[in-house]
Amino acid sequence: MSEFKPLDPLLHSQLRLAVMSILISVESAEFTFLKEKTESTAGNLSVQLDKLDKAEYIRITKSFKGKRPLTTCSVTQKGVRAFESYVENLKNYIT
Amino acid sequence: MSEFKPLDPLLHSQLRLAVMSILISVESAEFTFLKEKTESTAGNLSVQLDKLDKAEYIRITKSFKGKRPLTTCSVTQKGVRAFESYVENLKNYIT
DNA sequence: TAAATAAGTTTATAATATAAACCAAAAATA
DNA sequence: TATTTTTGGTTTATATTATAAACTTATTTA
Repeated sequence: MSEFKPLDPLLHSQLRLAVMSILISVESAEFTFLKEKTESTAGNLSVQLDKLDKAEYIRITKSFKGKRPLTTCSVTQKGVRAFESYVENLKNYIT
Repeated sequence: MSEFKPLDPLLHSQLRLAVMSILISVESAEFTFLKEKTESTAGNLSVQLDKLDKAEYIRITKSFKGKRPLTTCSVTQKGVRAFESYVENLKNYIT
């Protein structure tokens, strides 16, 4: 017991973890909302969202709100599973 | 509530977190023990222990076991406090 | 119409984690 | 006893990352 299983490096990152944490409890969230909630810069957020998207942990939809661009994110099943397993592994480190 | 407080980068690292996790429950541990438990390379472990030492999260004592060098590590109060606060902060990300 | 704001993306940089290479001494072996 | 291997690490090089700065394009606002 108490084995130190590897921590998914995609989730073991402050900003990406915060994003996933939000998305898991929210169905979907806009870029600007995530930016405010996580207090990140747009650039950093953009990069990290891309990584989560490429890993298929989240889905990114681009559309328009009125005339302005709108980036909407939601977590995928794969993302949920990865998050849950990350949390399980992490517990062995912190308890 | 559920604020994303910054995660101490010194602890938000797989290997250093594993080391701290062990040291917190063990009074003191030898280099080789930590190496086996964490399944890390000696080089990586050496570097990470140094960082924890420089931050005064752990104390490193060098001596000899018989004729062989012996590196012994133990956590400091500062380390314990940092770990506890890291865990508290982290909880907001994962629950 | 010029300046400011919104909503991002791209790129540059600095920090990090990690393993490879190295070292010194001791122990095993030929 | 010479030499090879093992032990117990440290130092250095590299590749990856996280992050912010700079940039872009369109839209308001003054």
